[in-house]
Amino acid sequence: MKTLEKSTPCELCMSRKFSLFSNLSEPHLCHLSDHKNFITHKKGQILFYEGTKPLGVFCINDGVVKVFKTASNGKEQIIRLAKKGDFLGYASLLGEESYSNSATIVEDAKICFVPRESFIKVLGEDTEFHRRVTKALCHDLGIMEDKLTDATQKSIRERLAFTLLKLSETYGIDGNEGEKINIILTREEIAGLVGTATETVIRLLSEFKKDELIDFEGKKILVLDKRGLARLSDFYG
Amino acid sequence: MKTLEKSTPCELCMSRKFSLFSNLSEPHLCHLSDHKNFITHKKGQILFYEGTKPLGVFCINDGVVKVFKTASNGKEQIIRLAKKGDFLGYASLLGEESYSNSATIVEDAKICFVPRESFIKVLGEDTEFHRRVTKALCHDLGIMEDKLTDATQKSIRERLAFTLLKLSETYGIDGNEGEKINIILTREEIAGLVGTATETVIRLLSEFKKDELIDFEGKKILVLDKRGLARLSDFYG
DNA sequence: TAATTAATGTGATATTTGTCATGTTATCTA
DNA sequence: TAGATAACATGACAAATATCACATTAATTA
Repeated sequence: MKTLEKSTPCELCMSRKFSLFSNLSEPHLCHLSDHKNFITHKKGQILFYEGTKPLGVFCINDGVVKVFKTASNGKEQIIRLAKKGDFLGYASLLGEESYSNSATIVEDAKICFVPRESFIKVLGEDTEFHRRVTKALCHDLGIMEDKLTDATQKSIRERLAFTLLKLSETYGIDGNEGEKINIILTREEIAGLVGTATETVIRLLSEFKKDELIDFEGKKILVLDKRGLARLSDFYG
Repeated sequence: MKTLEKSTPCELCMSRKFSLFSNLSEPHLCHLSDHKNFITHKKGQILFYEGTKPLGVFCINDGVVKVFKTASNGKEQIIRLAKKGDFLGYASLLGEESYSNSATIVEDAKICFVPRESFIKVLGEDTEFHRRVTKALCHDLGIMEDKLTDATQKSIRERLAFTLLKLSETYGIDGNEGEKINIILTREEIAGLVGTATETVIRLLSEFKKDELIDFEGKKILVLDKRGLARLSDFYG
């Protein structure tokens, strides 16, 4: 048994509000609460590996998790960063396949694990929930199409600028000078997000800083000029 | 009303056997048959445009359809080629969003259109069918992750070699000298599939031909050396 | 069939980006 | 706190690929 801790019951979980579990019935919530497993994870820990069999779904209560594929050249392509309220591993579970990707903790996380049986049970009994899951999958598919198109048709500079904008959208907090991307990512991880080499990210970030589009505050990035980044990130502003 | 033609009822449709509709009950099949719309499409015609609202799903009885996104530089990124038995437009429909991509006919096609209401009705009444649709979506998601990773981490040469292998897997017919990819794609379309410039495809194809990996027969490509292409398509053979 | 348009092919060139080598700084850990 | 390791940084360089311009061939249409 791993880290035992007082785990919030699903009925009272705040992060549930933003999740696919948001509209579940009382009995279903209780069922999940009774069967889930609450675990605290430290940065760097591994949630699951590509190629292994999913035994349930993960529901992030707090923290950040990176979902990535390891390419044949050894580099990590980050598929997405998952945060509070996000689900992990449900696509592989419902696709009845092995994990198509791996997941590791980027920021200390509290994660609930809902075993396969409970998840499937709720899915089968609550049609509305199944519909929402399907809808989420469809949405994710659209996002992946966008990412693929960007990957093949845009330059690294454009993609990096776009990535910074997206990060500031999700993790940005206002400061006196620009918006701070309140998450620590290594240059290598940013490279994995963009799909490029680490050195290229380092060089482009310095360039962006020189052009006063961004600045650094410790290990975090300040977005100074969103409009400028937006202009850089696309052919059309 | 468009091209009226004798349309096979779903119960007797052969291409249904390979499709998501394969295991539907008799009444549901009849319901679909009664409400579907059978249309013959010529090469070049448009099925739907990105940004418009889906009114139902398309089910391909015969032919080939390309599903693509138009990037901001005007180039087409082909998401997938859909063939007999494949569904189109269900992700946007179920995601309750506008079409995330466009679709046009690559090879003369016979396509059934199932209106939204009928599809949703069957989905709601047949849980098993809903499960299969979900499973298909999850599978597609995994494929998109692979494509994204390939797009960012592999060279154009590798991706083109891989694309040819995939095409021969799907559209290949055995001949006396190698396998013929029995579908006509322009170099521009192959470029859209790979995610590169047309000229690059032309040059690389000539190179592949010079290296006796492929040959041309009219507008079609013969795959002479699968093993060679496989070696080219990945760092590991 | 002529005229037009689309598709294919080729050359020249510039640029972006990856790779390798190496150094510096920060962070972790024994 | 010293030593080890990871992260960041920079230069030099090669290679892959996009772009532009233009020529040729094939396909379509008037």
